[in-house]
Amino acid sequence: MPLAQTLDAIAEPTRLRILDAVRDEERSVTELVDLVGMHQPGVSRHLKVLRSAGLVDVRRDGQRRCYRSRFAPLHELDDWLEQHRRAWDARLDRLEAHLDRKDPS
Amino acid sequence: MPLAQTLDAIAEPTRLRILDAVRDEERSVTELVDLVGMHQPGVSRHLKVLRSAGLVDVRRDGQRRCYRSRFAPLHELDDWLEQHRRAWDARLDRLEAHLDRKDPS
DNA sequence: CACGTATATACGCCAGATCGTATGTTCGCG
DNA sequence: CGCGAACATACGATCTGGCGTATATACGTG
Repeated sequence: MPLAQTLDAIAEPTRLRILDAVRDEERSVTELVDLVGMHQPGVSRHLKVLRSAGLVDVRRDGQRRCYRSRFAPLHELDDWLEQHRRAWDARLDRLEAHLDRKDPS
Repeated sequence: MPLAQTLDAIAEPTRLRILDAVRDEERSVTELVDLVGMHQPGVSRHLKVLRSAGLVDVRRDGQRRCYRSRFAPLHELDDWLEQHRRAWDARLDRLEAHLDRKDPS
């Protein structure tokens, strides 16, 4: 699951809402339709994108499909974020060192 | 800077490359043009989107504009990720408790 | 098997995003 | 002031993505 695919999937507002909705508990397609206020085929298409990105899992329950979030792709996003966090911290450290040099307290 | 705007900005592959390029050091537009292999106006447009999302900062240096990344919007993304991480951890804990109940070691 | 329910797929449409080209605008320099 | 360099903006063409409607598929129930 490349990072680009993950970002593309969650950048769509409705998909982000769906992903948040299945974060804590699994939901059927019909429940998600009610939640996001869109027509069923649209929700199914968004779910397909989320599934392709590995962001959700499906479980068959009779004629319903219960969706639930997966964390694996978000872990790569977390790694990417970590690199930026580090870069930012390093910049703060350099700034601090610079200030210490000019005004050693 | 709403989360949606941040995601929309970094979901575009070229913008993600640009943001990574200005993560550790500042870069002029011309440098970025060489890096991403696109025509200058395109890079400027992407930079405008990143700037609107607060993901980059500009510094004038003569006739050049030096861009550098900012972390603030990514912090909100980090918060969002944290919620999903928590939900996932909670699920693991419940699974563990369930296994312990069936097979107490 | 017939029928309703739940979900997925096919299709056409349209708004928005991206790109390249052309054109401003600002700055440094002679 | 005139000219080139660096960058931004305007514009038109093209393509993609999301939407709704219509239809197919799978399942449960009688």
